[in-house]
Amino acid sequence: MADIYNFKFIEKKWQKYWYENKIFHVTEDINKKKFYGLIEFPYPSGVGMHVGHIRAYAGLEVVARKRRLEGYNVLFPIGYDAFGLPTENYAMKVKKHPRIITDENIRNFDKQLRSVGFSFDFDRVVDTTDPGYYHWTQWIFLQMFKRGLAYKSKTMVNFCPQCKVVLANEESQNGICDRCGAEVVQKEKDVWFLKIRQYAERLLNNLSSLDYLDRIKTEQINWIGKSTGAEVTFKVKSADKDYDLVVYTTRPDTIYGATFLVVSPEHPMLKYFADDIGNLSEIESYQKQALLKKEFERIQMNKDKTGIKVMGIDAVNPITGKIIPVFSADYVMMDYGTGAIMAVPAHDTRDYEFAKKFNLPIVEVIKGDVDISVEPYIAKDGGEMINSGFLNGMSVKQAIPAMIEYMKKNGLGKPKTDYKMKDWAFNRQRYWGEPIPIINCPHCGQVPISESELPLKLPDLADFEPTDDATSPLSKLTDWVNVKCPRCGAPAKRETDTMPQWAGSSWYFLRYMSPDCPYAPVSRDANEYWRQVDWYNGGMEHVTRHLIYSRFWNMFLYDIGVVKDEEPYKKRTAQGLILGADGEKMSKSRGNVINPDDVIKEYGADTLRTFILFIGDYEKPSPWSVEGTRGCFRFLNRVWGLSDMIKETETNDLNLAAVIKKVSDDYESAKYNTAIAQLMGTINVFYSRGSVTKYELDTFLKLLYPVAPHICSEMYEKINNGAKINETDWPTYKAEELIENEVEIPVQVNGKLRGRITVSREADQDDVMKCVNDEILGGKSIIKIVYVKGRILNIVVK
RNA sequence: GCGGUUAUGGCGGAAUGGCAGACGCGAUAGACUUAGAAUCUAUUGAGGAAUCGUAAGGGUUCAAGUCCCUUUAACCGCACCA
Repeated sequence: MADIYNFKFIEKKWQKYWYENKIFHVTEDINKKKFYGLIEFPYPSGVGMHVGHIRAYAGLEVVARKRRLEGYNVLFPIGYDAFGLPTENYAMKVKKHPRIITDENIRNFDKQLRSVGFSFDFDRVVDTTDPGYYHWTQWIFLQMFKRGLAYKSKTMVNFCPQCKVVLANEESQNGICDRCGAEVVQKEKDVWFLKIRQYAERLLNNLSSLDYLDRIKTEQINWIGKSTGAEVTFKVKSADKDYDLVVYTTRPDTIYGATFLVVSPEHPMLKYFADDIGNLSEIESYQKQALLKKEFERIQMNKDKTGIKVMGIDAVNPITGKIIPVFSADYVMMDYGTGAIMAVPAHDTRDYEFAKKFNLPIVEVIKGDVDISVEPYIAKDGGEMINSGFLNGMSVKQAIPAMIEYMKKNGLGKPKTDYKMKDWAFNRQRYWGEPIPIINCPHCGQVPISESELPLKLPDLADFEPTDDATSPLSKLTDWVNVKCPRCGAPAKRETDTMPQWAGSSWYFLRYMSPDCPYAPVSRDANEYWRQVDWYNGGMEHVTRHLIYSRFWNMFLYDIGVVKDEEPYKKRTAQGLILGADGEKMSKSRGNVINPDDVIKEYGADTLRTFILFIGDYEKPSPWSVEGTRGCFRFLNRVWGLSDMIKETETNDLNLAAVIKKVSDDYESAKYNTAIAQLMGTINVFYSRGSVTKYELDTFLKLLYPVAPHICSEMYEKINNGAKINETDWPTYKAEELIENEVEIPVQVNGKLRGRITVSREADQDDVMKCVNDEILGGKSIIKIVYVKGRILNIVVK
């Protein structure tokens, strides 16, 4: 061999060539077909890039490089989702400004990304913490505010009494504060919300026309959580007052079995009847208890129902006219449905448990195949209505619409659709986020700042520790906070909360189209050209929140005429996790973390890229393997050796067209592992033959180029007098080249393999049977012959 | 609890209902070498064999890892959602 595979030299050389010449920089070109490939931009954390990032990017990297050779104008951008808590916490720890830390981290990520040789367009980088970017994050928020889609409302938040800070759900796992370990309590607070529920139906319906993996669609459907049922009004009475209590139910058919009502501890009806409730102090202390309950406790309470009877008031079942008691219990949530339910213990597990515990009547209204004295009958697809007046004899399917119809006619209730998805809580009491561009005026309420004042820059702050009273650190900047109301001129205060991390990532894919556009989030021309993201890849952990939030923002921007497509992403895939060599999730504490820099140092970026794609099914989790990495390094060394084996010989040991087809198809369907396996099999043919033709090698290098671009660029240049592989075309083949004239087909007897015969592709059953000798049949007589042309012959004998 | 995904050699993993185990790793033997590493060549599911083998049990089919039913285990998501 002429020289060894010097990956260090090669990789440096080609990275320099790509990035200095801006080979992957793209500009809009009406004459070229476009392809927009998007990967989830990273959070630039201090620990740098993880092998998981590389797997997430490597998939579309292959597609992007392939598309360029196919003649597409490819937008394959990268950016940084850089606002967020870890940076802020780290900044407090090391007493540096988050801006400085963010810049350091981005520089580090940029270096790492280039060391892997990714073909991103580094001239379109967006950074969500750049005022030029969050200008438009704030602008979009203002548009939502102006259209009534952003509102402030009181709600319960997780509060750490020790740190005196509001925590996100992720920071208060199991009711314990992430920062200090104290117990978290619930506290009422003013919170900004975005009305994403208003978009629930569209977000749900559009899914059917999108090319997302089924498991992604399923998660989104569950997250949106549509349910259809009815709102039914129950009259609740005390000695001298009435209240129309509206309950939500998906089972109006069971109303004859509603033997009591349950309202959540926070339900406003309890306040309304305060003077009439006999056991008010008990009710109030139960309410307090429920509030203090931490999330995890509520979950544990799952089996053990608590609650309290509300004395002094009664309800009337509107259908049966019977008087039924009212309870307050924390198994009914204030934020779902109406915060009140009609309890049908015979046909609902929770109501059943509650009824058993409080000795309440259980009235069976659907005759099913269970003993109601032992367990509830909850199936919707069987049984027959009983004890239910005009519903008797109907199936559940018939009874639901019949009862809704009856309620509508008699003014007792109406059909109602509900969603589990809640409105999006859109603020944090943190420094390192986009300031919310609103001024709170004592006279005018919330007043948006003028768009001409955008971006509302995050002011410099020396001390960004949270304050004692659970307000944002920004509230300490009185000069900044105290302003005049833009509407009435009275003294007013700026909103000091910032936006959540999800904000910046909800529209970044649009900014890539025109990263410097000064007059809009995205320029019209650029949006007109790039349109939807053709293929978006990322992690399963983001397919609910981030994916739904960004679909919502894009849909809003579509509604107000900013973008041309209602849906942002045509296609969405998700890569599997890379696990440690021990099969467990990589984590510092387990000590099984693989640092990509180390792998690049030892084997090179091409080996890292090849192995990360070869490791297993792209969409499933796979454990890391040091030996596997070496195997890919060996493979690339064998590729390197091919340049000394070029010889023009006539051969029939390889169908190159079939290789081109297999590899091309596999890249398109994200089956990178089998594509690489195919290339390994191909190189094994070259080696056992001892030679490769020039055409075979050129083709082979082009097929491998998207996976291992450095080595392929180098070898292609060497054997083609300096020509650049990135300026060539993707290999093609003619359909007839795939057809083999002779095929080997297996011969089975009674389904068991007994031999093989080689026949012409067009051979019919008689031709094939001529090749079958008695030995194979074992002297038995033939009952049936199944012959699938070109595939298999199965003979049934007796 | 509900929803989803998965289960194939010693390991990672391949298989439009049609030859189970492609490809890689590891292992064994040999070649080269003073020696090792690297590299190359051969073998490598189990079993003496007939045969048996895709989590377990049933079924459909000429033919099942693949389709249907029952069960088990692991992982992910949601979770008292009315």
